Amino acid sequence: MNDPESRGKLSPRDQEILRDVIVTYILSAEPVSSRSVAKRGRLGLSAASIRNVMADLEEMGYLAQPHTSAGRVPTRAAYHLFIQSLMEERQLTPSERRYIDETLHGRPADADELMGVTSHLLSEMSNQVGLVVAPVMGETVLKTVDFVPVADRKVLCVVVSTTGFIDNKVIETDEEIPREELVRISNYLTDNFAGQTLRQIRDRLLRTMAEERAQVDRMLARTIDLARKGLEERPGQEVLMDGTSALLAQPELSDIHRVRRMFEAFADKARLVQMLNQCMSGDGVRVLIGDDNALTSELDFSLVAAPYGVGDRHLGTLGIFGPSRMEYQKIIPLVHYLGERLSRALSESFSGGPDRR
Amino acid sequence: MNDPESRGKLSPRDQEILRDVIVTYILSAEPVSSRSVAKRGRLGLSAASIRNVMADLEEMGYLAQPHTSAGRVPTRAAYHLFIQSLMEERQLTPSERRYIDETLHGRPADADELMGVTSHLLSEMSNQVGLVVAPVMGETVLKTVDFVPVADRKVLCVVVSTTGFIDNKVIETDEEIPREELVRISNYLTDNFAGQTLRQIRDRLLRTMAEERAQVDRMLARTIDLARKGLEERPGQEVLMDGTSALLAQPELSDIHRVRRMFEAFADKARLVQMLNQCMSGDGVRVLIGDDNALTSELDFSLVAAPYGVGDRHLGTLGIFGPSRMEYQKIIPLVHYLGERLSRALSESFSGGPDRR
DNA sequence: CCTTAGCACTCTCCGCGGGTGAGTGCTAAA
DNA sequence: TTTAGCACTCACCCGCGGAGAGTGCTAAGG
Repeated sequence: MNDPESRGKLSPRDQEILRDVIVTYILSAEPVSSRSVAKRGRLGLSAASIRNVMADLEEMGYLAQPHTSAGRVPTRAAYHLFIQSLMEERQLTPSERRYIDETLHGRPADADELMGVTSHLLSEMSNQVGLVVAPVMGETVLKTVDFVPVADRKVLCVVVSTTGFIDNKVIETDEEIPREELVRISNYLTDNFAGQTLRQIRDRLLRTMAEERAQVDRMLARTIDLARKGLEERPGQEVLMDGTSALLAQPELSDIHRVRRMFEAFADKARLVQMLNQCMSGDGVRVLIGDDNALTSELDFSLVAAPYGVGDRHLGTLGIFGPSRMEYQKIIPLVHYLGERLSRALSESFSGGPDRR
Repeated sequence: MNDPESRGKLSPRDQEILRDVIVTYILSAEPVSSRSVAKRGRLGLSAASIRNVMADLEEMGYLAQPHTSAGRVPTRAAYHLFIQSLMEERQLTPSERRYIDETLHGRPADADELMGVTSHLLSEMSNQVGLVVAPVMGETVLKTVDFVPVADRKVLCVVVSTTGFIDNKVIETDEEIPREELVRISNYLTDNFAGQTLRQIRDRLLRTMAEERAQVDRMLARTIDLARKGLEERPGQEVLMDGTSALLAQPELSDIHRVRRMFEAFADKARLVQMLNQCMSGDGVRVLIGDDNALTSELDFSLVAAPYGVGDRHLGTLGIFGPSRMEYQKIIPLVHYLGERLSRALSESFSGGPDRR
């Protein structure tokens, strides 16, 4: 709708006014009038002058009017510009930082809990929906495998990754396998395959099985069977969500239909994850503002997301979901810091580890 | 507000009309007029006669008018009566039954999954919110304990109950414990404590520790320490929920405020569980209709719940949450059947079990 | 005595119209 | 280039009145 060509340069004054409009709108959620900008009086200009500038900004595609004789509202382009250059990136305050550090430091017991706490922090400190996408298990690097008998022919397979994620899965075996043999099998797998991703391991096992089908002994057959069942087909990425009820306080969700669509979208985890992972190639924080993506565009909602991982290994994504008029100045540093913090926590607490003998 | 004393006997005709009003209201969600009852013509009466009866029913506290010159709406008392005697309990159709059986039979891999599938079934087949409260781990009977090393001083404690529930918890130890010793400890615990509830075990261990503090050897000390950390303070009951977005389709949730209160209530899991467990002493299906309980009363919502368990051991509760005008004829048998079915699945698949040597 | 037709009455809902106020765009003067 | 002034537009609010649905009551009919 807005032709980027048509956007001329913005004079410093234009920028100042645009910024003021955006900031005001972010706080009020209501169309901003020229008069209110004038009254705030940053520039000592009259409403009429500001009206002129605002008309120009509208022409350039940065502002829009819901209807004639209403104030103006920022467009996507305006938000993008705001984030790029207009906004002064507020750092997290020391106390916010401390709060995060303490919360995350107190209990790094287990990577899953860590991620739960992170999504809660995201939501709590932004009053929006916090999201954390857990790593795909198939891509994680194996540290140990253990098998615990659960019932006659049921075995719990516990996979621990080098990054501290623990995944359990109950598998059914063809016959009952004695406890000692389970121990031998898990020792064998851990010794031979630690350091590889689950996917690699599974592939290698499948190949082995195909090649030596005839001459494998009983124990190796069992091993392959167990490993295949235990390591294959990990469920897709899981997403942790927190703060959906805070979202309902936003004025943009004052009618039911939007709320419904929103919750339906949330229920479709697969698409949510896809959106979160979209363009997560780089390092820093990305912002999707009412993108072509169904979820964000129809509702005028945005997503601020950052990747996390250990070393240069990208494990997952975390972010905040809320109305396009969210407080980017606060939210971007928050997402940024939590992304780093989570990465650090993961690499610190779960480096080193038990060697098996 | 309604004095039960004032309710006289209902003639068969009164009952017939009351039933018709309730059934109609359940389907339409709108006040029922005398004319519409007459037109349906079950009794061949005119609207005027029916008006008389309806006036009586209102006097007796079974019907209410939102305002003069509106149709009538059933009261709580009416729903209670409806469920007790007016309603003809529709059995589940063979195909519904088959659908449940097949869904539940295909994958009883693990008790947690079983419960997830159950809550989904509840929601899917009723178009309401389905709920399942998982058993409190502290009350379950121990079958085996295993310890799996995860990092230097972190151990994953895997508790398997006789009913097939598996609970994991990462615990931090004071010092690194060699793998063989972990095996010895888990063998010791399983051999000595299988068949008792986690709470009993914890108490006994604490007593032991207090008594013999001085003269315990290193290994016993470690055992007690690990067991105490692994078995204590299991988190409260967990509740699985499914179908919240279906709920938003209900006409009673057409304004935001109710939706908000509802989601806030849902977020407060503890109270939700409390409500579900309330008066779950008996065996059958219970129905709470807009009870004094905050959640249901303010919103005109009801809860249909039933316990499940193994043998005579009551493990948890499952149910459906929806508008008071829900289709009890269908929903009560559904909850009933799923309660039984879940109980059966739990006792069947996880009876017997591995003995440890 | 029960049932029903008829009628007046009540109350919600909806559309209409006018008044109000916020906000704009334009023009002309400083 | 800025600003004051003014006409114009449009959403919002409010009150009004008619339409329609539904009731309660009464009186006639089986």
